[in-house]
Amino acid sequence: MSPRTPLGETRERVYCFVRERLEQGLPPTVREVQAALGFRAVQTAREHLERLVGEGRLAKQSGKARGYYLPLEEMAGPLSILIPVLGQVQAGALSTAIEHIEGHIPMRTRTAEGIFGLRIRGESMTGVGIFPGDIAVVRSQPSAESGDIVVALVDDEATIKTLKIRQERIELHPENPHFKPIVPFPGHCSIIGKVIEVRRFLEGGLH
Amino acid sequence: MSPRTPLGETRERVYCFVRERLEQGLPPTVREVQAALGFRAVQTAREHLERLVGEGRLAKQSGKARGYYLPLEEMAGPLSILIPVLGQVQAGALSTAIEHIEGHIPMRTRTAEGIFGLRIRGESMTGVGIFPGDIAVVRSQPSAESGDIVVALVDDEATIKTLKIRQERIELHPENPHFKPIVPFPGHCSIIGKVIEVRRFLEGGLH
DNA sequence: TTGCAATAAAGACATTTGTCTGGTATCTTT
DNA sequence: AAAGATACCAGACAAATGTCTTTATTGCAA
Repeated sequence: MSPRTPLGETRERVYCFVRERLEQGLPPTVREVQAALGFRAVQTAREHLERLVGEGRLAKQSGKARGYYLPLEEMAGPLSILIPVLGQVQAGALSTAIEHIEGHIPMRTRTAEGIFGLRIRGESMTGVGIFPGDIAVVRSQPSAESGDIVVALVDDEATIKTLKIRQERIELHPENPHFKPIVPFPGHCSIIGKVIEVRRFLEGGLH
Repeated sequence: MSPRTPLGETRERVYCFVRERLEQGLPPTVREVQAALGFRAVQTAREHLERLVGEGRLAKQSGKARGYYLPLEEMAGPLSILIPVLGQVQAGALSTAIEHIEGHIPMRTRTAEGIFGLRIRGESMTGVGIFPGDIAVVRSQPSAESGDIVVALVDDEATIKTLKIRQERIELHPENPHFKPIVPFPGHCSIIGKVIEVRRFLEGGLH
């Protein structure tokens, strides 16, 4: 048997090792702790880990693989998640556009359900500060209010315009005097969603 | 048997789920993917994961529990973290402005070191699509190149302008014909940082 | 001394989890 | 129609991993 190390010195090393691994993204297994600290028994590593849990310095998900984590970070929870950014969107429903994912951007939301990014093409909305290359963050919804900036599918082509609801029809207004409003026939236009945010990357790309 | 989902739609959801879990620090097990996506067979989840590995979108540590991770150098650490958004910034260094944090927004970066958001006031940059209420994402740096959009401190007042470097002096140009360029005396102006991204929330606030 | 707590070890067991084999249904291609 | 590809399911096996039991050594305190 190895001589006992005085104080909580070994436990401190165990704690530091777990912390490092957690910061790297992959929590260690008990046996990885054992190997890293040079124990000849799994149980030795386990005892240190359990004691750290008892002291409140670590937390654990009992029984699960790699179940040790930092208790403080639990409070944070899922703060933001990645939503996909679609590039080319045209011809057909959006469901087919999922193949053309450019990348992902983080959003401050609990669920990515129905939220996606859309790369802007064309200059029809420069009047409200939406430029080519910008990314519009869109929440899927089948209708919107007059004045909302929406993504609409007109004759199998996705476009971003300001929605105006008149009697008996809707209009899609560009925000650029060089472009003309679109007055689609009923049935030839469907609202995909509403633009809730615009992002512009002045340096680098999505990442 | 459940009806088959067309296209790579399901696989895309698998990918997003794994990414989310990786950001939270604990990679999912195959069975957790199965449960999250609602598969009735483990193998279904596994096939999607293995295909994502084959496509190079994921990587794996074969045989190990929770062995899926993101390829490239992205794998280590969180993918996006929250950066503070400062509201009123004037009179004095930015270090004192930390007390006026409006909120936090997620950024696709490894370290929040020196990155912060700044609420835009005034219309001096509307020409390049930066409007009042927008949030400029700023990376702190003491200098910048001509043409960069920078945050500068002129006479104890923070302002966002386009930087022009002439011989022997610098100029801060607004992007709005109604405003005049600022030609500060040397020493009365310091570059705080560079604007690397602009965000506009069309609905709700920061959250 | 005796007793007790802490550290460590060895082996075994139980659960979790990755992996495999085979099968069904739908769609596309030949 | 036949063949292939894709998506999915069912069940089982094996490796990885968490957990338990028992034992040994050392230091400290009553």
